[in-house]
Amino acid sequence: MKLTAAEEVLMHHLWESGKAFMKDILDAYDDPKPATTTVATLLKRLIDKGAISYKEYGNSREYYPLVARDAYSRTQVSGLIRNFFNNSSAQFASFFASETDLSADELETLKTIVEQEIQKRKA
Amino acid sequence: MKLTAAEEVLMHHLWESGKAFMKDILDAYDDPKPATTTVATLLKRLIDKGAISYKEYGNSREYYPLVARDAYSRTQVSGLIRNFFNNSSAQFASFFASETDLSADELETLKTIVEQEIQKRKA
DNA sequence: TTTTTTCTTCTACATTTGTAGAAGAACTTC
DNA sequence: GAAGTTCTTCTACAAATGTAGAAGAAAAAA
Repeated sequence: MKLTAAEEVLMHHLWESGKAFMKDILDAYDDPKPATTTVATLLKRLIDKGAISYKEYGNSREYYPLVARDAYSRTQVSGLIRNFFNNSSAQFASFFASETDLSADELETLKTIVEQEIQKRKA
Repeated sequence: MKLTAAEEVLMHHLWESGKAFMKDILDAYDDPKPATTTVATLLKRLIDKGAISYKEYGNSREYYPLVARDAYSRTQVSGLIRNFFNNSSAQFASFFASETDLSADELETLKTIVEQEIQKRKA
């Protein structure tokens, strides 16, 4: 499931609202908003890719994601790790921790999360 | 500096070797190797984008990256965080720690790294 | 029920991306 | 130095991507 940049933007709107009609989707875009037909094309392509589906209500449709944001995020992260970190999560983690702009507080939070994960693994 | 998939593959070869002639680059590809002209096109596009440069030796060129792998990796990670984690490194870190497949050992290593980073921030 | 608004489907088209042939220049090897 | 090898530049083209007009159907508003 590879989505293009424009498709991802649209997916973000759908993930935000959970489900939405054309009107809602257009509203979600910043100005300058794309043409309705542009969004319609993207929606159709996303349906073809199996990323979204819809329920029909009269002449219009309520669209909703088939692919969860979390699941898709995971594939993105995995792809990054595969491509840039020799497929090693550990290598990535190391890079991330040292290169990112986390504050001391955020690092403390991260440390706590890591500790919890360690506990989980032991459990 | 946005590179396409095919361009990234080529960049990985260049990052690996540091610098390389056409021949070396072709060698680095798995079979089925692309045509020489395909690689030539990609090299030209990468030059146009400012991602690589070259030194001329006779009729051929020794290509080398202008963009470091680390720097580029950073932009990729930042992009991911911006797109999927509400621009919050902390949110991303949390997701990563809980969703990734790090082993207990790797998590311990990560914890150490995080602790070191905390120290750095304090220093 | 006429008009207006909203959507969808079709069609279209410029760009970008992936791939590579043709042709010629330069280098290497007999 | 004739032939083969290696590269580069030009040109080309299909597929993917981003964007949207035209036209018609259905729903909403007047």
